[in-house]
Amino acid sequence: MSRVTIADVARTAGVSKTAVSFAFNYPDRLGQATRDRVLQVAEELGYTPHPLARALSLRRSGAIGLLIPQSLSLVFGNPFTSELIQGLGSAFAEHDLVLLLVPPLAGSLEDAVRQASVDGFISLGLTADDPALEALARMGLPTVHVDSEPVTGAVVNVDDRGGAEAAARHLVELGHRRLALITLPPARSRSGVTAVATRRLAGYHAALEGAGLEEPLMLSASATMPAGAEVFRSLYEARPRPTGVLAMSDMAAIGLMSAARDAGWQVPQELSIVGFDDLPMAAWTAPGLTTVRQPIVEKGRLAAELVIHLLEGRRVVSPPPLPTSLIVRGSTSAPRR
Amino acid sequence: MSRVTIADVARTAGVSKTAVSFAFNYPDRLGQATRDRVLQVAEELGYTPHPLARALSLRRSGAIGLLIPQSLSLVFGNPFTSELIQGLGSAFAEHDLVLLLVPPLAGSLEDAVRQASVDGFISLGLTADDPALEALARMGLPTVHVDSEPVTGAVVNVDDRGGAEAAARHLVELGHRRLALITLPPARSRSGVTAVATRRLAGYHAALEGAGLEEPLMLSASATMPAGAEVFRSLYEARPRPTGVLAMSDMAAIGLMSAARDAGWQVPQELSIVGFDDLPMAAWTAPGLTTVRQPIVEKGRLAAELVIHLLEGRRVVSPPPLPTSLIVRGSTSAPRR
DNA sequence: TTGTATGCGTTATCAA
DNA sequence: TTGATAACGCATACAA
Repeated sequence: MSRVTIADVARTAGVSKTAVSFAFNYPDRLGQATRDRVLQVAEELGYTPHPLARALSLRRSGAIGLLIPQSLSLVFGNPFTSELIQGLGSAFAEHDLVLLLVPPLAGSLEDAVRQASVDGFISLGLTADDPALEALARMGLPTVHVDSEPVTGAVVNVDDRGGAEAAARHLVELGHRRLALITLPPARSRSGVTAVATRRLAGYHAALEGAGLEEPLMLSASATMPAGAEVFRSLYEARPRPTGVLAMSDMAAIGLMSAARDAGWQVPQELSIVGFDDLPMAAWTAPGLTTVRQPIVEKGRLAAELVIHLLEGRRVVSPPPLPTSLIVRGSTSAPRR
Repeated sequence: MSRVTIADVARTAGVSKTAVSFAFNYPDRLGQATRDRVLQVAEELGYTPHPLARALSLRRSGAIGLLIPQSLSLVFGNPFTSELIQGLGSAFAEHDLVLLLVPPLAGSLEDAVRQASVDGFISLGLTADDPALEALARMGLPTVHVDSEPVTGAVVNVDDRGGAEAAARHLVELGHRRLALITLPPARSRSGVTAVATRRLAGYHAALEGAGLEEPLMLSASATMPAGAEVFRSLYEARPRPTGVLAMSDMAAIGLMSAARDAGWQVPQELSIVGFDDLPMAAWTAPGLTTVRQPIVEKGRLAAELVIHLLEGRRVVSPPPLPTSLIVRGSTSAPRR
């Protein structure tokens, strides 16, 4: 155990606790002799300042909490999360900050928020009515919301609507008339549909209505390959069969593509598929996945920079949505007639 | 700010701090009336117990540190990390534990260890001479080492050697005579070659020597696709050209495969490639990647369970290495003659 | 059932 | 240059 405390060192070295503290934090403010003696004793006793006590006294822990709406198992099944963390990490590293992953505690994200010893929070995909927001406000800590609605405070988003619209227009222009949409399910049971899903849906619909298409088949799948594969069944049974699918995540799109090919369907000839995210692996599937690129790493980096600004006491305004763009690969083509 | 403290609530409610504390932590030990009043006042004032102060007093923070040998940007570029976290997360969720990602602070993992307010550590890929081990020992916290050498304490490993040997034997049996090995570079600058790399190398060599093959071409690449692609150049210039490659990571293998195909090489006809890990995406490349499967999620889960056991004061012995197995896919075949 | 007093291990203010 | 001592905010023996 970390039993040896600053008092032990002070007593053994025959100095006050202040002197020991200075020896570690302000070496210059101590005489050469006493400093050396203190450090010597500390070394011998194997003393290490207690991080928690230090944090309480300094009123900062050096950690930022990443609020994760679901279980780690689920969320880290989507490479999106890794990409985001890469962005966060690049900014945090420059400020000696460390990242605390905070998933719901026994199903409650509010409880998790209250437990977390951090200097600030970055939330992910919260809706405006999420009870975690109330808990966050109570904590009174700098907070940045990613993929959320314009709640009070700093929000970082991408142009979900524009990206979705471009994706839908792409299929329309290829000649597809009967489409299916794979939406994202609500991330947290109590809350309704995600802000991100709402915006993308609006984008899809704008393009479809503009082209006078019939109502698309509405499906739902979380951002995992199994969920995407699962959706294939509904697609298989649908009459008339959609010739194109717009998915709100690359993972679901890839899972679906896999299931379709396993069932003997030709992609894209019999089924065109468009994803969302442009994860690195989207370029690696066979065929490559046509998808909407969003700058995930940049989004993470931006969110991290904002929370750091807040930490430094600066005022922060929510930046405009980051741009999205359609990346056309092999998974889309004109429908076979 | 979280300005309102337990004392404020106590004063406003006209009770002692103890009563307030009880109202939150031991509601039963308080009279109905006072409890309600305290909670009422707490609500009105927007009181939330300070997690840090609480942790200091309870002597536990509810967080476990994951010691990451390199930057988050680098480590999360490898899906291996996501898989591991999925395993850790499934165990931690059951114990209301939260995960702190601890990369080196200004290049020093030791400093990062000293700063981390956690109840225990899980380390990743540390060598026996890593200075972080000393810092860890000083902290006196429960610690489990993953992918390490049998240092003192609990260690979780997989059968690296057996897996590597199976991979090499596979190529030998296909008729390859001239091979290249892509090893993992040392994760931390000061330390030598990783324990994992050493064990896998031993496995490769055992199979090659058993077959009387000449010395393989030795290359090195971190577990990223760009690093793997980079390695292709050396391969391209080598004379005689290797017909098969054994990589210590799927990511490097896939990066290499990509570069080779971009250069017009046929995989596997002109170059057979074997990876290591069996990441989900290994099944998604074209052709599929032959690789050594290791149970990453289980490894994470096991490490988490061990550190939880230590936390609970139980004695723990290092489990035997988890099994590995060769998964043959399309990226290997007999060499073209 | 409720309150007093002390401990948790630091840092920091203010004197000396 | 060094040392008492008071925060930091909460939990908890022990007492009432």
